[in-house]
Amino acid sequence: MSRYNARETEAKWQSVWSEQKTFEVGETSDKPKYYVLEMFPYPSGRIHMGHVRNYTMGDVVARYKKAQGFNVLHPMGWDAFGMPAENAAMEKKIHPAEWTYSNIDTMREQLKLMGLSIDWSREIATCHPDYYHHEQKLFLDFLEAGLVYKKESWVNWDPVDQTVLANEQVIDGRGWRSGAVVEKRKLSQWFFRITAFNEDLLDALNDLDRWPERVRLMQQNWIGRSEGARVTFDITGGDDGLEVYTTRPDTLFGASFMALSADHPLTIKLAADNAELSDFVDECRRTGTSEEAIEKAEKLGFDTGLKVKHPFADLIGPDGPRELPVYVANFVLMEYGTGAIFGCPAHDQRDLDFARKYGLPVTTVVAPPGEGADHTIGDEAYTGPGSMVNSLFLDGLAVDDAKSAMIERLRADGRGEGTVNFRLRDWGVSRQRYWGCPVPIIHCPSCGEVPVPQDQLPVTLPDDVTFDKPGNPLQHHPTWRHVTCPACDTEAERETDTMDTFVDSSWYFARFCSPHADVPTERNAVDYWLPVDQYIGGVEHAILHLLYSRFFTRAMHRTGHAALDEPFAGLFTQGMVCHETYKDSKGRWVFPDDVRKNDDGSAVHVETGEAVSVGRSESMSKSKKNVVDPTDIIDRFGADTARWFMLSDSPPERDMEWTEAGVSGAWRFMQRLWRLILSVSDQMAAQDASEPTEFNEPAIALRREAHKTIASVTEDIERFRFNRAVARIYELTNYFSEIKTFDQGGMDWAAREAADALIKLVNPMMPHLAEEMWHALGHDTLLADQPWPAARDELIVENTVTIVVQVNGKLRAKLSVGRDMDQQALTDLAMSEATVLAAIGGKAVRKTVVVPNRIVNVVV
RNA sequence: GCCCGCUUGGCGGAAUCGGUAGACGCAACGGACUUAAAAUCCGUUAGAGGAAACUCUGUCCGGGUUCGAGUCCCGGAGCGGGCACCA
Repeated sequence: MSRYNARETEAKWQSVWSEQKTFEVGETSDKPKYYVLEMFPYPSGRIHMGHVRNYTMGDVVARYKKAQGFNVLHPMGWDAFGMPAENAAMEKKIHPAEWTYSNIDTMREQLKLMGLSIDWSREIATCHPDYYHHEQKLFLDFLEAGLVYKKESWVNWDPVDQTVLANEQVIDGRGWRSGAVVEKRKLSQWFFRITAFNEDLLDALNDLDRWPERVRLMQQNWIGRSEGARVTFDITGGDDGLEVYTTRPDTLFGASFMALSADHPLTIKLAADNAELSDFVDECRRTGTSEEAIEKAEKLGFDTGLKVKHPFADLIGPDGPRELPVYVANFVLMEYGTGAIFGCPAHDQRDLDFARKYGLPVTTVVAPPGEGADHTIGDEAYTGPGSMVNSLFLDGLAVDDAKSAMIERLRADGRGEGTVNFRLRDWGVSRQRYWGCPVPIIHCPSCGEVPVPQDQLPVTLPDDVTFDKPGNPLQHHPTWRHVTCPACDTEAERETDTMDTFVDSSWYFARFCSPHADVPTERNAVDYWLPVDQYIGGVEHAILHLLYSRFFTRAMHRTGHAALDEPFAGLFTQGMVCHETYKDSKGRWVFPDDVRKNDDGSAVHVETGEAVSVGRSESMSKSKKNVVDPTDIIDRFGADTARWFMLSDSPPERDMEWTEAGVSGAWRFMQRLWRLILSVSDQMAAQDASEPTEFNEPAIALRREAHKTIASVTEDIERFRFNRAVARIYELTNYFSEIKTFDQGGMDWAAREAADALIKLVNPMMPHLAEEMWHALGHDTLLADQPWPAARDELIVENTVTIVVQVNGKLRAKLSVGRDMDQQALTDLAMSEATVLAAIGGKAVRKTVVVPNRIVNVVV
C-alpha cells in the first residue's frame, strides 16, 4: 500500500484552491458573513512556530465556518513598519523597504506552504503608500474631530541615538540599543485623545462576552477608574488655590502635609528663584522610570516653606491641622490626578513613611472596630474599615458614609467636588524614526500647524535616506521637509515625526474589508464584514493593541469611516510554543537541530559528540536558540503534520511544548488515517446508494460512533477545544480500524457514511490529506466546498447503559442494563451483587439514591 | 503591595450541570512479522497488596458541605501572569 506523499499532495491541492479561487470572497453572498482574523505578522524574516500555531487555529475556524455555510473572510497582511527594518539598515546597509519587502516575500511563500484558507487577493502591507495614505487621511479626520492634538510632554530621550524611547525600550534607566543613560525631555508630541472614550472603553468591556475574562480585567485595570474628590486648599498669604485629588476624602481631618509633583506648575514657579529647590527638581527627574529604580528610590521631600489652609480650618481647634506645610515630593506624579496630594499618614503607608521621616504629625481618623479616638498608629498605616474619629462632623460615620458626607459638605462649601479619575492617559504617537507613517502636517511660521491637503496625500517617505548618523533620517534629508505652506504659500517645514506602529495595526482589520479602495474604508464593505467575529492572537497584546483598536474603531465611527464601536466580537488568546533548551559545556546555547538525544535522556552535540545539558522548556526564542524552523518540519513531514500536532494534546490557550516525538506521532496518524481510508474504500457502498431501511448491530454501532463524533467535534471546535476534537477523531479512527468486514447488513453504507464524516471532520485540521482522501473515495467535488456533516441525535442514543453501584459513595459494582430501567428494579438488581452485599456487610440500609441511567448509591 | 489564573500518572492532558478519575496522545515495557532494521500490528502501563476474584490508597496541603467532591465553600502552600511611587 502506498505511503501518503504529503509534499506532492499538499502542493497539488494548494494550486487547485488557488486556481479555483476557493477562498476569495465578496460582499454579495446570500450566506451569513463570518470574519476570522489572526493577528497579522511583523515581517521579521521567517515565520516561526508561534505563527504556525496562530494561523492553524484561525484556519480551523475559517474552514469550519465555511463548511457551516458562512461567507468567510479570512485575510492576511503585514505589520510592516518598525524599528527592526531601520536596525537592519544601520547594520547591513540595506534599505528598510528592501529588507521589509524581501522578508514579506519569504514569509508569504512560507505561509502558503501551510495551506491556509486565505483570500490572498486582499493582502496588504502597512508600509505601502496605498495603506498609509489612508492612515494619514484618518489622522487628519481625527484631528478635525478633536481626537488628535499636539502638546508638550515629558519623554524618555536617548541622547546617543537622538530619539524618543518607549517605556518598554528603557532598561534600567538606559536606552536598550545605545546603553546611554536616558534623560527626561520635554518635547512637542502628537497625541490621540483616547481618554475621550475612557468611560465607554471601560463600560463596553462588560458586553464583550466572547472575550477572555482575563483580558477584560487587564484592560479594566489599565483604564483604572477610581472615584474620589477634588479639594481646593488656599495658600496662606497668597491668592491661589491648590487643587488635590484624593480617593479618601473621609480622611481629610487626618491631613498633615501637602505634596506637589516636581513637574507641578507651582513647583516650577518656585524653583525659578530657589536654587536648592531647582536642584531637587532636577534630581527627581533623573530618577529612573524602571520598576526597579522606583522600588529602590527613597521617598524624598523638599519643604517649600509655603503653607496651605485646611478647607475646614475654621472648625478645627488650635491643636488640629489648620495649616499644612507644602512639600515637593519625588513620588508625586504630574500625570495622575492634579499632580498634588494631601498626605494622611495614619491611613496611607507611603504618607506614614514620609511623615515619620520629616517629623510630621500622625492623627488617627479611622478607628478600627473595637478601638476609639485614642487608637495610635505604629509602623503600619491602618487602611481597613472602621468608624470616623477626630473628624468633627464626620465622627461616628463608617468610612463609605464619611466619604459621601465629606464630598457633600465640600460641594456645599464650594471647596471641592466628587470626581472620577482615570489612570488611562492619551496615546502619544510621535516617533522620531524614518520607517513609519509620516504625520501629514506642515509647520508654517505664520499659519502654525497646517494639515496636508487631501489632494496632496499621501505624504510618502523619501527613498534616498541615510542612516549613518544618529537621529531621524527625515530630519537629515536635504530637501524632503522643505515645502511651501498650503495655506499661505510661504516657506514651511514638514512634520518629520512618524507614527507609532501601533497606529498601523489599529485599523488594518477594517482595511481588509475593502483593501483596494481609494478611501480608508468603503462603507458597504465595512458595514458588511465588521465586526471581526473571531480574532485570534497572543495574550501579549491584551492591553495595548486591543485597546488602541477599540479606540480607533470609536474614532472611525465618529468620523464616519465605520458604524460600530467594538472591532472584535470574539477574541481568543493562544498560548506560546515552547521547547527544551540546550547548552554546551561552555554555557553556550545550542540549537535543537544540533542535539541528539540518547535513550537515557542525556544529550550530545551532533557534530562534536560533546555532552549537552538539557534545560527546562521555555517559549521559543532566537536568543536561547530553542527554535525549530516550521519550513523544515513542513518539508520533512508536511504542513498537515505540523497543523495536527499544533492542535493535539495542549489546550489552545495554554503554552504547548514542541517535541520531535509529538511530530512523529502526528505524522504516524496521518499515514494511519490514509491507510484506513484506502483499505475500506473498496468495501464501501457507492456514493449515490440510498440509505438502507435496516442495519445490523455492527452497522448501528458504527453509525452511533460516527454521529457521536460529529456531535462532539462540532461542539469542541465551536468552543475552541481543538485538543479534545483531535482526541475524538482518534477514537473514531481507532473504532473504525477495528472493524474487519463491511459487506453485509448495511455495513457498506454505514462505512461510506462514517468515512465521509471522518474526512469532513479532519478537513479543518489537515485539509490536504482530507481533500486527497475525499477524492480517493471517488468524489469529484472539492471537499473545501462541502458542507459540514450533521449529527443525527436519534442514531446516538444507546439502548444499554452502564449503572454504577456505590455503597456510601464508593464504587462497588457496574451493571449493564436497558435504558430507563425502573428505579426499584434497578435497586433490587444492585442489591443482588455480591460485591455490593459484601460492602453493606449486613448493616441496615438507611437510604438509596438513584440517578436514572447513571448511578445507584446505597447508604448504610 | 493590589488584581487574576493554574496545580490531576513518567509526560501533554480528559473528566466542568457535584455522579465510573486517568479518555486520547506521547514515552516506556512485552510480544508478532522480519536474516536484521525501519515501518506496521497485538498487549501492558496511577500506586500498593493478591494466583485470581477483588481490596486498600490516590486529583498540591488542612478543614468543611453532601448519599456522593478533581469539581462547591473556608484556610494555607507552590508556580505563572497583569498592574504599581496612581494619592
